[in-house]
Amino acid sequence: MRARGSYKKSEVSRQQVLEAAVRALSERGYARTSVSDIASAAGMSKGAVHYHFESKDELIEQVLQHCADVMRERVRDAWDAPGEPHERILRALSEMRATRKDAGPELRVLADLMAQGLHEPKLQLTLRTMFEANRQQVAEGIVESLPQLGIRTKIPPRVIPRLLLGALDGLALHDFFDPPPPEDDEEVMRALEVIVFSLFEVERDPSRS
Amino acid sequence: MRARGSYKKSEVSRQQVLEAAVRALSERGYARTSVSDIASAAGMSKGAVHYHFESKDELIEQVLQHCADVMRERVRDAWDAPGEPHERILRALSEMRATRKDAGPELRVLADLMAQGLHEPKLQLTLRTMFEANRQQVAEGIVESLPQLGIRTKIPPRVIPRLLLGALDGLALHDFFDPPPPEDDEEVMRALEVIVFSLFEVERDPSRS
Amino acid sequence: MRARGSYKKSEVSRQQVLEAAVRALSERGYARTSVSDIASAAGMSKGAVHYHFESKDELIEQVLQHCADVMRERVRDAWDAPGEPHERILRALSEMRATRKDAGPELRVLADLMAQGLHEPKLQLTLRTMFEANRQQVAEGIVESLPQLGIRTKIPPRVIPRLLLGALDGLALHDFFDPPPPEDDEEVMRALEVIVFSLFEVERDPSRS
Amino acid sequence: MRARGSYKKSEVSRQQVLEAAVRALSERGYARTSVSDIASAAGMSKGAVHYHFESKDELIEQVLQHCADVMRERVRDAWDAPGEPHERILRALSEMRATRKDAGPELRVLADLMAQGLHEPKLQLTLRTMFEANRQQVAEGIVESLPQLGIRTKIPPRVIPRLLLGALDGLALHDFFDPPPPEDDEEVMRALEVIVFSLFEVERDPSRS
DNA sequence: TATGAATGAGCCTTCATTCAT
DNA sequence: AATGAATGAAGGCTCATTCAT
Repeated sequence: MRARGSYKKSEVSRQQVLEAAVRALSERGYARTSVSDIASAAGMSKGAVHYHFESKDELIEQVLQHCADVMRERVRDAWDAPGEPHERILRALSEMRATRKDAGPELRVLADLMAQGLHEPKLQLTLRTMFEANRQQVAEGIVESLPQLGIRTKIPPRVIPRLLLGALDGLALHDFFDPPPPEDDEEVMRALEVIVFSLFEVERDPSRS
Repeated sequence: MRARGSYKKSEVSRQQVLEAAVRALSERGYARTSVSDIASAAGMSKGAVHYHFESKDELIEQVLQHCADVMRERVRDAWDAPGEPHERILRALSEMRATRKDAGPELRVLADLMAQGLHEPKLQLTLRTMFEANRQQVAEGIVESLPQLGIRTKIPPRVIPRLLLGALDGLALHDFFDPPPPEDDEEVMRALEVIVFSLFEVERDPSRS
Repeated sequence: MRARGSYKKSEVSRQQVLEAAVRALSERGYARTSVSDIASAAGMSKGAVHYHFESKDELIEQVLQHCADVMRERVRDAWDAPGEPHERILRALSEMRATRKDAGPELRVLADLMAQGLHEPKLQLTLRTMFEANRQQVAEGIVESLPQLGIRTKIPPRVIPRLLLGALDGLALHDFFDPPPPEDDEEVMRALEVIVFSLFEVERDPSRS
Repeated sequence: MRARGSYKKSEVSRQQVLEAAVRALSERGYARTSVSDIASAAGMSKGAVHYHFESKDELIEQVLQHCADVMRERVRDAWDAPGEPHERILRALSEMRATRKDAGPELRVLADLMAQGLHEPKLQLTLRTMFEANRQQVAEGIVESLPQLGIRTKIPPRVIPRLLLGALDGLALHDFFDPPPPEDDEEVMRALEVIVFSLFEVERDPSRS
């Protein structure tokens, strides 16, 4: 077994390339980002990039993977903060929306590569996996805890993640191109809350009565 | 007077190019579609394409415009069918979802060019305009008729279009990469209905009592 | 014989094209002037230009011819003004220099097409003819009248035109790229006068004594 | 320490491109010489040319620079040979004329790019610099040594370089398109000598009396 | 492990030319 | 006599990829 901390120097460079790629792609977009751009963003030569990644396509796929991972971690953080169920759900909601609004580099790259994925089966697989994982996260975060919180829903719980994530992503997309005035934005958030709770029916909980 | 349909020959060719571009772009995506591809999809020479459109960028923008128009018309049709208010809303909802599910060429191109728009201000403007027009459509279709139907909402009506379209687009995006099993799909539709009506409060209507 | 003034309309258009070509070429230069440029400078379609001139090369040659003609007329004017021999020579000298300094469109085109002529035999012929005609003009203007003016030269009179025109053209070329300060410019003119008269020996003319 | 001659490989290739460009341009002229032509004259791919020079324009400018340098060196050689002042001036004169008559590749390219310079400011700057340097050369070669040779001139010495170079260049231009018969050529040379010495006044030099 | 040099395919664009009308 | 439409051949340039070092 390799000694801890003794990652090959190569592994470090690899990460540098990936991060540089995210930067470059988030700025110029897939269609206008060349290996050269990525290389110089990473402070290396084109040759070096090709030493780490067999082809541009392979690099792109790993970038997608990387972004998906980063985003998942970010979202996990949004869920991990403690609190009352009611609060927690609202806060998670609001944080997930916020995550989408600030449009960090990874999110932009993700959006861009999704479009690529429309036409490239390889990316599709990665994307499907990512979506599944995201839903799974929401499921763990909310759905699985509903019963033990004494909450029942008017709709089958298993579709909640899809509904929630889909709606949030779509709203974020629209916001990007056509940002609402701040007061509308707040109304949308409030509406989301109304919606979410309209789906819930809190059982009379004897232990609380 | 010029006979109907006898637009200048050039205008016909222009449309052919636009339609060919939609076809080509929907198949291969912006990044992998060359002017050459479009030209041969249109059965013309590259030169001819450049005779009608000054540059690839200009062509792309007109394609975006074209797709936006086509989609708007399609959506309008979804709204135009007659019926009872209740029915009509449900049906519009379901048709809008369907429009997004069949992922026709225009929709794919739209999605692709949205990603381009992340990095190209010119497209952003067109996209913003498109989004506004779409919301306007929904506003006309639903929102403006709510009062006269004796319906009040728990949320400000003006945010309904953004909420509805955002959610539908987001769900469609997820569906594309990670299609739900049919039974989930139905549940999602049902959930949407629940949600929509949970936002409404039908006033006691004396004429019906 | 054709009635006066009834030139074919075509002939008028031809001239328009030629003049437009001079304008266009003088502004952008041979290498960057397209048939399109010329056509729109002439307010016509490309097709029309090709109706009048079989090919771009043919057009260019006729332009060269045209410019040569215009220049010859301009130079003739410089010679035609009357006066004392001594005056006349000085004035002609100064006018020829001025003609070259103002760098009118025709002159610029001429210079440009000379460079083309370095590589295109067809133009060379036209240019040779032009140069010969120019020398002939000078010969008529000065050389042939020397004896009757009682002037003898220290050099064979037949080389005077070549010497004079060559020097003037060369000076003009240098001036274009690297214009002298005005005081140097005057000195150059004065030097030219010194030179010219240093080549002359006025015979003692008994009829004037 | 790097062995002499072991410039980076890139530098060698760069020079090859420059020399190939001179060859190609001197044969076909600016307007008809493509990067492809230059590349194959250099035995490389188009890509390689663009690896060394960012654009055709940049390459052309460097070619101009290169030619100007080569010509200056050639002229310097003409000045450097030793001899009596009188001889030296005559010989320099004759060699400068000869340099212009053989119309080597560099000279042709220079002439061609001068025409380009009529319309391209960037080249103008380079050309101006070149002209200044050439005049400086003549100034050093002749003008500055006049006083110490006991020679005074009837015209301000500072305009001599401009006059001399201008005249030589102009004569060469005419000669190219309309070469004189050999006997006229000799007469022209003789005339130049007459002229030059007519501008000089040799002071009575006591050491020679 | 990484680089600099080079390649070659392909891209967008320009343009002289042709031709039906 | 003139035009608008279209073509096809380059042209300049970019870029993923390869390879010797």
